[in-house]
Amino acid sequence: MKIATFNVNGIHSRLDRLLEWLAESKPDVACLQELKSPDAKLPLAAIRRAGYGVVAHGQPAWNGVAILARGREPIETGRGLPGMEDDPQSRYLEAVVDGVLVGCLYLPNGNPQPGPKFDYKLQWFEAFHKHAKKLFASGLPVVLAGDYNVVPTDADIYNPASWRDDALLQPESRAAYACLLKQGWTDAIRARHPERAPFTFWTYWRNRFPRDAGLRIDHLLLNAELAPLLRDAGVDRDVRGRPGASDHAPAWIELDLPASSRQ
Amino acid sequence: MKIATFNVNGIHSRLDRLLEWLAESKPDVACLQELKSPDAKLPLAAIRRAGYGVVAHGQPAWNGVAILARGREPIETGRGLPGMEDDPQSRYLEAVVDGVLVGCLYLPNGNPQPGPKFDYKLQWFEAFHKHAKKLFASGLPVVLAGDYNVVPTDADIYNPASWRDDALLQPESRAAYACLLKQGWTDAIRARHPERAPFTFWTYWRNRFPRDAGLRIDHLLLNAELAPLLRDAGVDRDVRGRPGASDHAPAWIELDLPASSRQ
DNA sequence: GCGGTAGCCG
DNA sequence: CGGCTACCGC
Repeated sequence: MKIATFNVNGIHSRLDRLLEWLAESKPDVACLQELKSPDAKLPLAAIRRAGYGVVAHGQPAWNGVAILARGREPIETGRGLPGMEDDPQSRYLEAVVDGVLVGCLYLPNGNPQPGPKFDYKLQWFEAFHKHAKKLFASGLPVVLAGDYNVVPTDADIYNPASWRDDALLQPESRAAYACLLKQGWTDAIRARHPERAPFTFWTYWRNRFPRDAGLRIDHLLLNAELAPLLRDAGVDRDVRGRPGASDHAPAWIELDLPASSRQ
Repeated sequence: MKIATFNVNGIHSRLDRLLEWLAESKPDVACLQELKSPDAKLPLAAIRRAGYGVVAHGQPAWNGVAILARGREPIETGRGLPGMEDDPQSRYLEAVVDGVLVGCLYLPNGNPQPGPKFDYKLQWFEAFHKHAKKLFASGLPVVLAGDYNVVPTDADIYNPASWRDDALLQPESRAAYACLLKQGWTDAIRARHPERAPFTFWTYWRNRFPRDAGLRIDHLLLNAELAPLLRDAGVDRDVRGRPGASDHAPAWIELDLPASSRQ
């Protein structure tokens, strides 16, 4: 079973690239972030035509997450983060696909730092931490996939110095991520690439991608039920280099679970 | 010698399509309207690289006209309409190319009607009328090419009823255009297609172009020196049907004058 | 730099 | 519908 996460940066202007990637990469589950579209305008028909069932949690202009399942209808189990019921931002969606519980998240960026946006990031992280703990202990196979907006260590960025004051590298952000791992979660990309984990995000600024001046901020965390089943993990780096690409590349894992049988 | 007029509807978002059309159609002179760009941002280098000399009269956001000459530098003879010296809108540019005087115009649309915008249209038309009269009598070979924002007759639109209240079809607009022709000018497209003159503009609204629900508002007028040299005239209709097209198609004439020898 | 929004214009 | 101007966000 292949599970991917992809911050599309606008589902409408990225639709062709997304469908192209789905056809090539054929993930059984795809977690999408930054749809930047209200629910009513989501191109669900095109996604279904590509062979994917879909649940989505949109919002006009910003944020927005979705879970796609190849030849399956994802069974929604949560919309919005427990404990943040009055959060107006669409950043969390949860569904079960073939017995695997999939959490799809778009964690707040938190810039500028310090300030209310950074406070919101840490508050969101805290609520997520609580929910993750519950999921970890659930006994279900769980993957938490998405854009965490955290560069876990200095090894996960081309040049920590130039991003020193950014919310993505702050000690508080890194501590919150480390705290999550301490619950027992396995950072799948790091586990498969302990030496040099591939980046997942490169800003649109000139030469950042050709120079591989990237960051690793999109993560797939596996609980104790799934971690032993991790067979492979990677980043579809070439997707980032195409014309009209998102600023993120898809990250994915392969689990030793049968892929969905239909389609 | 081939002379064309093309309302590009934004030179920046249309640059690739424009260069493509120049390479195919190879006009010796191209009059462009609706550049929608300040002078400082005009992509002159790309136009020159395509083998065209250029004079331009830009304006941020709206209007803007240019004259391009293949393998030649157009010699500018006028910028703005005589008698409208304090007009802040860039709608008229004049240049000599290979001995032919070329006036490039973007006549005001005039909607909504009645109102100050329609008054401005008629006022602009009047100043243009005076200038045209002078040019007609000059003894020089003259062509006045551009977007006149006038549908001369009911034969020049797919359905006059649905545009009845539009400034493009008002009796005052049509009278002003007819008055121009009465000076002696030849409407080149109509002269070559007396039975059914091709449309030059189709709104972006769904199905207007596929249904050929168009209007003829882009015209090339020839004075007595040039009219006898008219060999052919037409509209590059296919250009309108391409992805990312302007809402106008280029209109062109062929004159029995030697094409520019260079390039 | 490139997503999204709004309002203005045609 | 799709240019432009702006602004916001990452």
